[in-house]
Amino acid sequence: MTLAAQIKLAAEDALKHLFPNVDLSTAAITVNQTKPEFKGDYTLVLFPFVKLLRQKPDELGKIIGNYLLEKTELFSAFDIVSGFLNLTIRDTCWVSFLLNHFNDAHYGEKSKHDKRIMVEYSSPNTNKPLHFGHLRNNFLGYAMAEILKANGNQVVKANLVNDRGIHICKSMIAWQRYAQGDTPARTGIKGDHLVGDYYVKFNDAYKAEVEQLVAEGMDKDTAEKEAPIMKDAQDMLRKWEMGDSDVRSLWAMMNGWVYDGFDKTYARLGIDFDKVYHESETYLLGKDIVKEGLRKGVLYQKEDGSMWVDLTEEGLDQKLLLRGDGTSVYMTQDLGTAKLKYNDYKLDQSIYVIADEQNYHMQVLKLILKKLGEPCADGIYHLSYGMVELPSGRMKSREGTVVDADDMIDEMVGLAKTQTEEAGKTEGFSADELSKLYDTIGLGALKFYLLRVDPKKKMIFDPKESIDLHGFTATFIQYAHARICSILRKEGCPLQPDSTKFQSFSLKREILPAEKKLAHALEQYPDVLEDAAKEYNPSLLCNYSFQLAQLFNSFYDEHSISKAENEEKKHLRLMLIVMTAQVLRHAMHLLGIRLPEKM
RNA sequence: GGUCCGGUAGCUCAGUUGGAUAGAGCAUCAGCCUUCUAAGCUGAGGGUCAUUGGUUCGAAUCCAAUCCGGAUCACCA
Repeated sequence: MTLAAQIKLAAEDALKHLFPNVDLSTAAITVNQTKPEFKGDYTLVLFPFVKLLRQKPDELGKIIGNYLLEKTELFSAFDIVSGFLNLTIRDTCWVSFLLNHFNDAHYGEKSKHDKRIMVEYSSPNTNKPLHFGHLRNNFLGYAMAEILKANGNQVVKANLVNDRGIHICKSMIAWQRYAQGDTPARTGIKGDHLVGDYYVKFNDAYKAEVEQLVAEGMDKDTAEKEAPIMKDAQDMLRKWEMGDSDVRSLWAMMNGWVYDGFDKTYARLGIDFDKVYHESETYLLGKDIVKEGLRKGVLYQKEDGSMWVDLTEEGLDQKLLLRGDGTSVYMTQDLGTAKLKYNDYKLDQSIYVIADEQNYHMQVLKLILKKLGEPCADGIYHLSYGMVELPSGRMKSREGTVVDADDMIDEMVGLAKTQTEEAGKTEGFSADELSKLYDTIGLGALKFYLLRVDPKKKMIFDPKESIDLHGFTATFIQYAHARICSILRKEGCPLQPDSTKFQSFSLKREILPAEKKLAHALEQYPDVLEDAAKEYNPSLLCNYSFQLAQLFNSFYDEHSISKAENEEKKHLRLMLIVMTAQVLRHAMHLLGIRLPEKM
């Protein structure tokens, strides 16, 4: 249990004993961290009790403070400042905390339990390579899955690949028409990029055909429907659905190229999955659920045979679920897939990492499943995140304004290289070590940049301004870690020492403010990790880790570890920095960010 | 028009069951390397927390209204 939680309990106990006749259940007990300008470590707010107990804040504080000092082992002093009871934690508490946890590689984690959670993320289309916006999705999903795991859940990382549909046929048609048999192997172009190039080519050709038809006197709407290349694509989609073997083998070949490309990108990013679903295998699902809903009378049918759900009572609209000809729409297959996932893994919760443009869709999805009485409905949670935009607006692959993910990675790794070289920090590294280091720094910076803000906020990225490696960045945290490792190397202290390493430690002198601040921050990590899961927000780990690194840097500047005043101080500080490095590594690991031992 | 999300320093953002004088980073300015890695540290300036009202001991935080920005409301995916 964290100190804050212990203090809360102690305060509750104190109030119960001191005022047995007063019901204080309505008055919330708030324990905060004491502001730095006041003496103390934790603060109990007295105002809520003042009225109920008809006591002056100062007197009440004195009574509670004295009780806590006497009855618990937690505090060494207290101080009352205008309605706030500031409590000072006993130095020995900090020391026993450090002794208990300094080498615990799983510090902050919760013990395993049975809750099964699926996190679906990435979910790319197989007609183009990943862009910068997809990176936010991938990093968020991966981090969220890892955070939930660390909180004891059984987690399935899932990827639902959008591998069929008209957009896929567009790339295929353009390739047939223009590629003259080019392949990734022959051109040396990464498979997803090659296919993406033909998707762009389709749109160029389509645009030209529409213009030509308009020039010949056709109106624009008709021209957009009549353009031969578009008709070809639609024709191809029909053939695909009928299982035409030529179309299917072209489709399999081109998707194969894309998967090769994606695999490389995923490997580079350190992104992985436990289960991959393909829409080509799930797009027919959901029809049964809809028909069943009609039988139950939850849905209704129009004269043309189409099936609908009426959500006007919920403040939403009517939604089509099955066309008159019996074919499904997007929502239909999502209903089916939700049920499929649930049945595959007996999920307690199913998290969808999807951009906020689909908020409405996800709201409707959950609502329909609920109306249909499907048990998977309650567990559905949409982890909605804001889109990444350029200063000029949204990225559009058709207009070629996208920032490509592979390019972005290369750029960041390149930036890491130049900055390392400029700082003259390449000595003592082999070429292999250097290239690994640049990956660590470049990818770390990229991940941190996309994870450090609240997911639901949209972000604007200006490609002209490179991502910073100073300040609130992964680099800052990596640097603090490398500094700690450097000290430990010189001291002959392992990164994860044996638990007996500081067995003989006993505290004789007062803990100094900078030392206490670090211990204080370390003590709060379990709460932060729990909050990140509860709020589905990895950025909390970014904020916390940055603060911890900042505290370490100040500490490092103020006190020497190697040349500490005496052995006692040296041991105390070694414990502090060993644990700081440990917690930083743990938090960053959950985000997929590596921390180097040298940089 | 309906629903949802956002508006905090010049810029990017923290601020989570309502708590003390609203905090970081970047940028600007002034200091700090003979001493464990200066990718760092210390300090300064910079605020009508979109606006107005309400709730109360106390509001950036809760409520109401208004303004601004965005998303969405397809027999598209």
